[in-house]
Amino acid sequence: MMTLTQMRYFYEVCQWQNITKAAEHLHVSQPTISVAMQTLEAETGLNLFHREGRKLVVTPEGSKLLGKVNHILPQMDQLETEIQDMAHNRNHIRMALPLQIGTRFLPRILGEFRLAHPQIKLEIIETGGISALQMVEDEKLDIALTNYATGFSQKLCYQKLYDCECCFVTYPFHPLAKRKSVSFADFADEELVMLDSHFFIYRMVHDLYTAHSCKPRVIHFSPYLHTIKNLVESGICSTFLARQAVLPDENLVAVALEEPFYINSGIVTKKGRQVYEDEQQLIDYLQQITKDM
Amino acid sequence: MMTLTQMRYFYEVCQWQNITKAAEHLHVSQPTISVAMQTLEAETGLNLFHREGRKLVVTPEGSKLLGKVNHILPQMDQLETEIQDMAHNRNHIRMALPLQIGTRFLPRILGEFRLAHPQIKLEIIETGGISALQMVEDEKLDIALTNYATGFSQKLCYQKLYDCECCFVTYPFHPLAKRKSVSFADFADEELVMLDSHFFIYRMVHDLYTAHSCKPRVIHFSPYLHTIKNLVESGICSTFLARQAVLPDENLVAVALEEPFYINSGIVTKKGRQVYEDEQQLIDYLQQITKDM
DNA sequence: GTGCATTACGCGGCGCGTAAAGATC
DNA sequence: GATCTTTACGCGCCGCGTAATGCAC
Repeated sequence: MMTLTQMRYFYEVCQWQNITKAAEHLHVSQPTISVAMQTLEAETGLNLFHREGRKLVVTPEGSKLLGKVNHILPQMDQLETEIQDMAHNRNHIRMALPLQIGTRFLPRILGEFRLAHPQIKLEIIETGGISALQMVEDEKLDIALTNYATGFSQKLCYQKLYDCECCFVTYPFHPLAKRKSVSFADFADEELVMLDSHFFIYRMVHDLYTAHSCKPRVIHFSPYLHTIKNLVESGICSTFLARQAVLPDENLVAVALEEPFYINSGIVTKKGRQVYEDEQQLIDYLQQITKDM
Repeated sequence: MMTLTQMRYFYEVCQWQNITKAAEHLHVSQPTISVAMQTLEAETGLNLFHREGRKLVVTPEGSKLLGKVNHILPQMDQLETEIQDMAHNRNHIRMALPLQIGTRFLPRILGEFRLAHPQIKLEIIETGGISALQMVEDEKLDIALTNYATGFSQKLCYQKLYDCECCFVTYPFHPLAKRKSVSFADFADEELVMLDSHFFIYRMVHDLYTAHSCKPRVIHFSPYLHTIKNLVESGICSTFLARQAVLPDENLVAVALEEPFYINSGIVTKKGRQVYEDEQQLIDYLQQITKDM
């Protein structure tokens, strides 16, 4: 079987009618070409060259072969560049954004980043962390910027961006609203509305209560952050959220926990998958803007 | 650089959407394909496959690449077969025939052999052994069927066919014509006409006389066998020729030498050159017909 | 458990470079 | 002797197979 290397070598030797020149041009040693051409002749069973003194002349059948090679090599080169292009310009990225702090990222990503990289088509899915991870694993998504528990799946790659402090969030006239911080005993019996089990925050809260051998009094689960906030603002109950999820202009109070807990937030990709250049740019951007947070 | 093997593997895997099947079809082990595809993905920087459970699905960019591969692979296959054809059907053979016994071979080659292999175009050059060898070395000829001295050139391949007995050849009414054999003393002083120094016979005769510390009395050198025979038939002088060179219907007498010497006759090709199938057929034919001689 | 894919590991071959020899002008 | 090619030889890498492990149904 004639290899591509043989073809390239053969091509150059034919061009120069000189092995030394060909070797220099190919950045390999002269004997390499010499033996390669001998091997090629042996393998094809053709007399490709005619040695006259120390001059190499291509035989008729040599140039016939050269013709074919001249046809195939450019196609191979084109293939290479097309592969490069495909790998470098995969300008459609499907990304999950965390519901809680998505509101902070979303304007910057859709504004600043999109302006800087107009060729990149961003498809953003807002969903709970658990399902986001599942979608990345199923390759329904390219990237998830989300909360995660390390080791959720062996098939994922976790790249931490920041820690999310989890707070007790309530309405301004709640007894605990004025407190600087609250202990577990303070809020243990509070009625709660919680993001449902597709979200990491519920897992953490659940685990926290379990550690204290009791259960949270959740009166409602919702997959909608807006619903959660609405219920809390209405003074019906409280909740737990990441500090960043509570915006300044909202009628909510985020109170620190005396035993604080954190959710890892970061970029999750599927292990083994190629990270395309455009994806990498997005990741770099996210890393940069989270530095300031 | 994407190799041809990678392309073939990739193609098969895409066809079957299954590594095991592809491996069987390619007659390699399963892990071979598995790692090859991983390497391919890493090298191209593309996600070619999407693993769903134990099923392999080609991604959109995978099938894009497959498209290119589907275009190149058939060309490569065609190239291979064309190389095969070129090597097997090089139906133009340039061959030198020995002047002295060419007359015996020529009718059979141009008759019998040409009939049996009508596709082979034979170009036959009649010339002296020395120049024939030189022409083979210079690749002006493909084959020389000729007399030779082994080791004439390092660049030639010698394949012995038979020995040529050299005889003292004279006219019927010459004093030595009736002898069964002649010694060196018998013919040492004879006047001779000789094939010139392009022919091996002269070399041998020259060496014979030198061994006896004398010189042959050559009154004329000629490159034409016809001239030699003509002069001898005219009763002007004698010569030395291979026994086969003297035909029965000629008015010549070939007398054996008491100290006989022989010239190797055989097939000479250039070392390192490919021997094409058609050439091999001719060689086989020559070997066969010389067995009977 | 069965079928498929992946990982681990050792072997062999091949392409390469260096160095030396050979050939041609 | 200068230039170019070929031969000799040793090394490192890569593709391969076997065997073991991992996963999914």
